[in-house]
Amino acid sequence: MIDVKQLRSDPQRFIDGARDKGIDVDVPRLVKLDEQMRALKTKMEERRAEQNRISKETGPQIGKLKGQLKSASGQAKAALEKQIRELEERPARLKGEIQGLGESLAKLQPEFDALLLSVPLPPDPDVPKGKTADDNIEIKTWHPKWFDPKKSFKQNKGFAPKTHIELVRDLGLVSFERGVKMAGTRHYVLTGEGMRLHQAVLRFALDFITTEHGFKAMSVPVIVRQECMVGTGFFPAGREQAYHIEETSRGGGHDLYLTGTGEVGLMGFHQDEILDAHSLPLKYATVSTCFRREAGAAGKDTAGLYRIHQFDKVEQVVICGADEAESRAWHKKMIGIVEELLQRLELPYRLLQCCTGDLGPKNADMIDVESWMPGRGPDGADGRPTGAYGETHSASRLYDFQCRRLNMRYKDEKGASVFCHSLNNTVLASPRILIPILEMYQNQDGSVTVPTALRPSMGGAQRIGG
RNA sequence: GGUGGGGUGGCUGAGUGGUUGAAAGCACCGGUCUUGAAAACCGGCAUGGGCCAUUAGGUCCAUCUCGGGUUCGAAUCCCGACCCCACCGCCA
Repeated sequence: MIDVKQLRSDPQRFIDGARDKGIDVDVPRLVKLDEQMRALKTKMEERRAEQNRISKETGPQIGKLKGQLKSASGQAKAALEKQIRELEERPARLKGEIQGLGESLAKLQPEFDALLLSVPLPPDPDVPKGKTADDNIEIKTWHPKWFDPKKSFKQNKGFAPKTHIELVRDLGLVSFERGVKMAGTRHYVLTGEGMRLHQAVLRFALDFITTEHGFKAMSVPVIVRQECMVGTGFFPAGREQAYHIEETSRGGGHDLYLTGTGEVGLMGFHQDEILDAHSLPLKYATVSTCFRREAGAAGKDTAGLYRIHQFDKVEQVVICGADEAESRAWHKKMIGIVEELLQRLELPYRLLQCCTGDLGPKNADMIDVESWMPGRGPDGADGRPTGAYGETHSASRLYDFQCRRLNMRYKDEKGASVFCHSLNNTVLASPRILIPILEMYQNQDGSVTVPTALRPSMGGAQRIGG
């Protein structure tokens, strides 16, 4: 959520920000609503102050008179009643007026709330302007000595590659048919060594982020209430993307939503808390199952393990003080962690500076990490794919946008409450990461070598198949 | 699923219609004392918002889970929602 005070002092910044992100939201309307509501509120508070003043001076009198009334009779009683009536009349008139103002205010409130939640965080000035992912800018590439993505797979390894879809079929690692039978399109079943490899990369990634980088391991809910989705900034914009469990329609207290990332649970953890400043930064990591409806992605990446409704992900978040330099430093650090992990797995990757149009509502800045997938991309002369980078990670910097919604604060040196800054990044998402692993590590005989880094979590196995 | 009990400040916990934004304790901050620390003692200590001053602050409004209601006046009474706890039943 944006800071309303900032909106008042510089609405143009938010108008431009929404435009650059390609998000349609009526910022001027929000500004106008804010003005109207403040005027109403001021008026109402004035009336209420008057009411309070009057009732403070007449209240005790009324109480006293009512006490006397009990023992009074005849003419004395009538006089007392008259006196009480007069005293009671004064605040009663104000009451109606206050109620009217309150009603006017209540009429505007829902629109104001909805609009405020919809205004995106403006992108940072140094984020390149652009409309779609095509406008993202490559800022770095890396590859191991034994594989250069600039050359063809055959040039690198001496034989034509299979796609991961062919590999998992031939090696019996995944059953798409059974997944679809049970749960519908974009579902799958990991079988045998496929499941073991999946678990091995997850375990490797969680061990890596906790043991080597000091993140605290957590297991968090993946079924959460709406407040948690709104607080973490996934709602309202991403409502279509989340599975919805309608518990209220069957008598439950409230509906629930399946989370699309462990970020929700990690960030929701401290919702409505005032954190000890000395405890910052907080570094949390979780491995959790992620659920995504992929609404609007119909026809896109329909085959294979790339775009699926359910997967597992190791996620990292950092909650730090409200300091831009610190925030930026953590962003770099979190990207560095992922680079180190991919280098350990010896997977070629590149870093992309996302353009304004590719940023979500809650991000000021986002760097995507894409891994090289030989079975992806346009077909070559032989009718086989020539390879392409595919997104495997995404590192976001959010300033206080998320913590403001979550009401997550700490006390600064002056004792003032300040909203924390937050950041998040994928550590590793599987089975998507299995695509580059299987495709990169395949051998001419159809087997797949297990990356050295994963062997300890694969019971020492050196290869799959063959 | 059944039956009870309960939601008050950072925490514990008083408070059943009228200076109660809220006792007390703990925690925290400042001071006295001390070579230093602890103890003791003294003092301070909620949050959000509007307006004014913007260096300090002043002032008003709201807030005792949330939303309605009763009342001149609600932490206190009524209704609803949500949440939590205990016991029983079932159960990975």
